[in-house]
Amino acid sequence: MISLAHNALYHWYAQNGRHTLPWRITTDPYSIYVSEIMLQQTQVKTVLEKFYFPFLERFPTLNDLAHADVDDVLKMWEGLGYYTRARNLHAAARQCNGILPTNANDLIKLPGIGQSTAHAISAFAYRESLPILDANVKRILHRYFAVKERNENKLWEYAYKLFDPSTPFDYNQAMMDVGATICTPKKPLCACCPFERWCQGKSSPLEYPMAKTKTQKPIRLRTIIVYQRENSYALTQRRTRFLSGLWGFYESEELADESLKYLGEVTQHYSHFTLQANVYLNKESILPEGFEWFDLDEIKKLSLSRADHKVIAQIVGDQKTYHH
DNA sequence: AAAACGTGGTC
DNA sequence: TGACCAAGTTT
Repeated sequence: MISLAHNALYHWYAQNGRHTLPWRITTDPYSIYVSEIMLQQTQVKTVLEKFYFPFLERFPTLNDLAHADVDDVLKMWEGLGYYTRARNLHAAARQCNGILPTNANDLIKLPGIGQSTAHAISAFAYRESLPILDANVKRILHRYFAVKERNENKLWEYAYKLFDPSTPFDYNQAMMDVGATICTPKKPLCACCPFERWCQGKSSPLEYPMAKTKTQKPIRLRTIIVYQRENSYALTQRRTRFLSGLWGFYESEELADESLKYLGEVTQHYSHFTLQANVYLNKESILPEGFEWFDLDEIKKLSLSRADHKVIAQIVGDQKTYHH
């Protein structure tokens, strides 16, 4: 009986829930919105310790965000990844005219808000009676209903089947807590799970969901050239889909001129490929097309990818070597 | 509709 | 240490 499972869930949640998460305590819809975007494909720890509070301090309201420069938004997002989220958040703030929609049906029209995020914001900020379907809930549903197949649409059906429409806030929060702390991917703690009596997958939880077919990530070999003039370096703002809006050094598929000084290798693992780049220093050349000069202090004000920060580290390291 | 999209945590 | 994974959405 599902209502018994709900009772077990709420009892567990009262004792073991993560009740101090700031976006769970606040009643400000905008803060909840920001948290939901930051938390997409991102662990709670990262958002909590590095990004949530600084972002809200810099952009306290939806209106502040709407009137901000998108480059400043990207700077606050630097290091968080999936930068389209930041640009969509900013674009959405402008579309809203300072007023966040108060239901999922309208929230989902905003860029960067899909069904699960729309339901999450609406359930948490406005108590709208809708289930969410994040990675935590998905894993619980796969196991609870013994479903091996990864099928988004079917999973939504199960999400509604297990949902408790009477208390959407607590239900959704509790589900995420169970998924994050009990029904974990590798070593689920079934003995402590509130759903243990009803879970159809408890005898072999690791079979649910079916393991992904692992295709190995391709390696992209690249050459990065740091153009230097006195204390300044050449950077360009990327307009490609990848890392769009972020600043970076000159990068190409060509081998570097052998006369250039070799600084070292930079490796960066991305979601769908691994970047392996050889980094060179060029002090003789003019500024490449589309690039601008920045000294190290000015670079600090720009938003750079992790890989380009590794290049900076090599430049600084090279300078220290040179001066000794 | 499969692939693109970042980074760090974890074991 | 490398592979998997994380409060998913967009194209």
